[in-house]
Amino acid sequence: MKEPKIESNFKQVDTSSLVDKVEANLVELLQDRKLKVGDAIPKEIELAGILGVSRTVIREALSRLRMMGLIETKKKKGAVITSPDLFGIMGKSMNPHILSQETLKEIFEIRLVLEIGMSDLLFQRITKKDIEELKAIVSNEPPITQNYLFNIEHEIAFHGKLYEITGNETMKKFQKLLLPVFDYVHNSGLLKKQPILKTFLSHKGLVDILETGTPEAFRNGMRDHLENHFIRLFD
Amino acid sequence: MKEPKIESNFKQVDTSSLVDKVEANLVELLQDRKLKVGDAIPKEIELAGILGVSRTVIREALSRLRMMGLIETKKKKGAVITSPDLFGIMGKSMNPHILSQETLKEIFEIRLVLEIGMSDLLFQRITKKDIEELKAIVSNEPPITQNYLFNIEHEIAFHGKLYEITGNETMKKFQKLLLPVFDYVHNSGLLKKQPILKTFLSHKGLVDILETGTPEAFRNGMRDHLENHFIRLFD
DNA sequence: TTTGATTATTATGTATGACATAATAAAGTT
DNA sequence: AACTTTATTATGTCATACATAATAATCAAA
Repeated sequence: MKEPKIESNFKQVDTSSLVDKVEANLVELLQDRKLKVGDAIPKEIELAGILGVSRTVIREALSRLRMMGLIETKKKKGAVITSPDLFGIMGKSMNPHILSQETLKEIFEIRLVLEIGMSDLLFQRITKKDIEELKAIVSNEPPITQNYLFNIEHEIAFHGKLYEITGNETMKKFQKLLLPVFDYVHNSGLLKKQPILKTFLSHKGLVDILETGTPEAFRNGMRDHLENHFIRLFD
Repeated sequence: MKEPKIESNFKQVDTSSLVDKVEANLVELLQDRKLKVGDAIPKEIELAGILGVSRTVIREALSRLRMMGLIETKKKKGAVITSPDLFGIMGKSMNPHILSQETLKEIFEIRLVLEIGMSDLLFQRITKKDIEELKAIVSNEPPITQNYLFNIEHEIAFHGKLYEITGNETMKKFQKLLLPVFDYVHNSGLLKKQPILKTFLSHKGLVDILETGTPEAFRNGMRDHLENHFIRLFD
């Protein structure tokens, strides 16, 4: 290269604090050494000695791990490794007011993707009891109205039940996390104005498919059901 | 109720530390008061005064917020609210060795759900250039073999490109996060033993659909393509 | 000898004070 | 007006002390 970029002569300056470094260090420790859940890690003072920093720094780093659910600490016993709740932490940063508009829109998209794609899980795991519950939910279905808000609780009940049927707890937690975002995106003028509602497949129609149809049919049905959302996204 | 549960007379004992409480307090502050990105929060000493705890506790709580990406701090300036990277944190706890087997399996399922459900996003946003790139990728497609490992890099290239085409950065980050889990789940004996591979729709077939087909056809195609994974899951 | 109570001991949790460091503002000099 | 020097401020780090809870060790009593 004749004309090397000046930037290439610079290394990115490391602006991270000691706590950041220690945290990274500890996370790495957990990941590399194949430590099992329940294994203990060194005491704070030992760590301070090993890493050559004060106990204050160690404590701040451990505090972060604790919050992430990577460790639990008890007095006198010290810290042991735990199996983290993947989405527990995320809930704290899932704040519609703070997330960027782009991210909010993308989260909204993910919901649609999940609900269309979950079809096979549904058919694999749905029980007669589930069907009955779904029927009960749709029996109270309010009339289709221009105003989404009238339906919102009903929407949550129905779609939430679907996530439940998948039997996938992780996905369900994810959905619960996203709920406030859906609300927010709907109500804020983030998406194009709500177009005139065309007829779409009702919840009842979806239940029928679940009862007598195929995964393939359900995917298409759900896609149709969500048509209005897609229109607003793509415009 | 004639026989009230004894438990109902007890309130859950609060075992949370001061740091936990302060953290919750601050998170709530950010969510309730509709503070915008860039807004400043009180100085550490002020917070210590307001909340009646030591600066040590305040600092540990702030350290957590900082790690979550909720705030950024600079010397002399203090802390300002920032827009967090939802999955940045999750990466640290995404450790296959530590996550429970059940969670790992569920994450694996979510991948399948996403890739089937993303069809409409793909068709909406795919470009000619994308098609060319996909074709280039599949042109190097190794022969179908019993051993998944031979194909793994190719798998990642192809499916990763699909996530990219969706244009959904959040989903893409999510996928990147999940990659090590896919690997792990595949290789650990977590799923039923790999069954005899039946013929399934190839990557090339999927590209054909993307070029000339419909979202509906792609969903079914992808479902077929992933058949082996589904078999291993459901069995 | 086992049981129960008492007393260390240990490691985390919290508080306080000190100083380093970086960013900014203020004051002073040419 | 432009530059330099000097405060000032708030975070980052360290050291120390003590509170608190959990465990271990010791001892007393039946």
